[in-house]
Amino acid sequence: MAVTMNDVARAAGVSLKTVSNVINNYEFIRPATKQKVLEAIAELGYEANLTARSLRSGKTNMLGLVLSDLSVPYYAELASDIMKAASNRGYRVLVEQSANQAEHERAALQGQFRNLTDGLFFIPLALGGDDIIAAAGKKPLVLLGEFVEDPRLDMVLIQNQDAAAAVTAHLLGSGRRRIAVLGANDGDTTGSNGLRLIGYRHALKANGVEYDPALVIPCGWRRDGGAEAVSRLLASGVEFDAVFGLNDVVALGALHELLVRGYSVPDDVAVAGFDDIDEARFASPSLTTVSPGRTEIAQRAVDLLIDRVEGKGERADVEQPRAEYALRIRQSAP
Amino acid sequence: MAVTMNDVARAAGVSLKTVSNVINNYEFIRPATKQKVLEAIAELGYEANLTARSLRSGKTNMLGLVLSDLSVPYYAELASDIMKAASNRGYRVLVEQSANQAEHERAALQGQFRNLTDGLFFIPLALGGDDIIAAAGKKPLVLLGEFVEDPRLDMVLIQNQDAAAAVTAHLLGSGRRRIAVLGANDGDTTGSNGLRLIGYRHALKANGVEYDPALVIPCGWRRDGGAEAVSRLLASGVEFDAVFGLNDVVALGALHELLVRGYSVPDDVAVAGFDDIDEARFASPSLTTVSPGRTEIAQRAVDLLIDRVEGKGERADVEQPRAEYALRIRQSAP
DNA sequence: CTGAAAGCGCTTACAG
DNA sequence: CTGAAAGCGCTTACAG
Repeated sequence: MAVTMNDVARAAGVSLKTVSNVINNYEFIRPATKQKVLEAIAELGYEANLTARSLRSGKTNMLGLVLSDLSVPYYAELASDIMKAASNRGYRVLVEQSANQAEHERAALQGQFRNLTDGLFFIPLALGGDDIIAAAGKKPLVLLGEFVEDPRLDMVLIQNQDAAAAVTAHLLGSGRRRIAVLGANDGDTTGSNGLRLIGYRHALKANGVEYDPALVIPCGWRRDGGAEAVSRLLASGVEFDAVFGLNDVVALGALHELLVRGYSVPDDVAVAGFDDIDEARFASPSLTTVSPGRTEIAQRAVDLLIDRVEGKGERADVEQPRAEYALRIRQSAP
Repeated sequence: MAVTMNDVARAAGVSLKTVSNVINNYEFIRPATKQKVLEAIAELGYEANLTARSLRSGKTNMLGLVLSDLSVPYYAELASDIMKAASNRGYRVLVEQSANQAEHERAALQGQFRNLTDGLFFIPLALGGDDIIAAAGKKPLVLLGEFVEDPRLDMVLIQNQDAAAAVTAHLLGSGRRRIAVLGANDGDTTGSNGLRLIGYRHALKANGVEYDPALVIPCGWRRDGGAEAVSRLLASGVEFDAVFGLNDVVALGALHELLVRGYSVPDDVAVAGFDDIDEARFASPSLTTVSPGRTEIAQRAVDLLIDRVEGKGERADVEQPRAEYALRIRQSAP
């Protein structure tokens, strides 16, 4: 049916191996031979069968990306960046949505998804370091952003703690004293969640402001979570003059709810987020937030994972680089 | 290295074919035999090698999805829905970003991306019907949303024209008479672009309002495009009392710019969009828009494409179903 | 520098 | 209902 390497070999009057050599840029080929083969390829419109190549070579040239859900803006933007960076190095990216379920995450670390890919980017939300190591096979794995404290795993880190402290310090610097934190859930102390909360507390302490648990409101990291958290906060009667959403969509949901209820932002309440998604710049008022260095994270993760897959690059046994963060001061908290 | 079917066959004391039969749910297997094989599979932790299966069967169980960029919220949400629907039917989705480039779109329709997938979802932005038919191979192809007028191609349609007319009629019904359209570009009359503009004109005509080309502002379908379009509109001195962004991000960019400049929405200017992305509900003010039926589009497209791939289902030669749209009236244009 | 052969792990006719 | 054999289209030692 399709044109195969055999057809090319016949047309060029050489052996299969020679065609393979040309395709794989083997160095020592007589120029005339190479020329003949390339002409036959062009004439026949030959394209390598990637499946056959994969079966034989054991490499698929695909990388897996396990994340919660593509409809979350931060993940969509990160996925887009990763796909572009991977494409520049000749790899495709196969995305798997985990819906934050431990079983889905575990399935993606092993099983068929793993077999289809040469290496994995993983944004763990349900699984911890031990779980990950237990579930993951021998193929390269790079964790992204969501911090899992484990010295055995490659990961590209967001400076969750310092960046959250910077946002909090900025709010304090503008005179706010009662800063509610939205999206700080359960007892987590290692996930983004917990680390950002720690950053918040450090900044309070450094500025001599007392920590008040009544200002810490758990909620899902979605728009409606942020909106609902504000409602609960208002219903509680606790006073506050600023809101720090632990990610942008929470902050944007909170912002929406505050405006709906007639509060002025930033006059009555300042609002800040975390992630610097595209939308943050165009919210009304635009959202003060912190950029975790998404594009840098994507680029570093891609380079690290592909170097691992190819066994190239001068790499330490385990690498855990941190991306640079940057405060983005906008209207919602000037 | 990994456990193969041969290992399973040996452990179960049967032939390779019998193992294959069990795995592929061949009907006529003696229960005892099946039992033995299943036990061997469980004991050895056997997992099929999908690459080998693909090479032999010619099927990859992957579907391609070609879209402009995952960082665009509507596409990210659509991709998420498609991946979920496909997963329910046992297929994975490989996403390819075209960056709106004709050459990228063409490459995705043929070449290696095509070889890796059994069928393709394609949101064409640069290529027309003839181009698509010329470039696409014989594998099934389903176009999504962005209308390409061509009776030869399967597609799941957004009711661009009627939905745009409904939004416009809603604005007219609330007393607006000078409705600016943002994002209406070049002479396009078949893309979403052109069709939405036609819907707008129809609604004006049906309501006896004259069409004024000075109210039609071209811009990129991004947030900054919408913001900039509003700036140009204001600079032109043309009067307007409403803005219809041809998609939500354009409308949200416009909304932002209007508020920045001190206009009150909806009092001074009403704003409406198209897409009903998640963000529309939580914008401030929340955005009036039209839902094109994203989840329905995803489900229908997945069912159609997989039926084509599997040669099953009672299907017409060409199908072009239209998804139901629904007006979402919110604060920005009550 | 190039060739002939083996084999990656499956599925698929073909028998029986 | 099950088996033995061929073969999908490549790459990879192994020769020469």
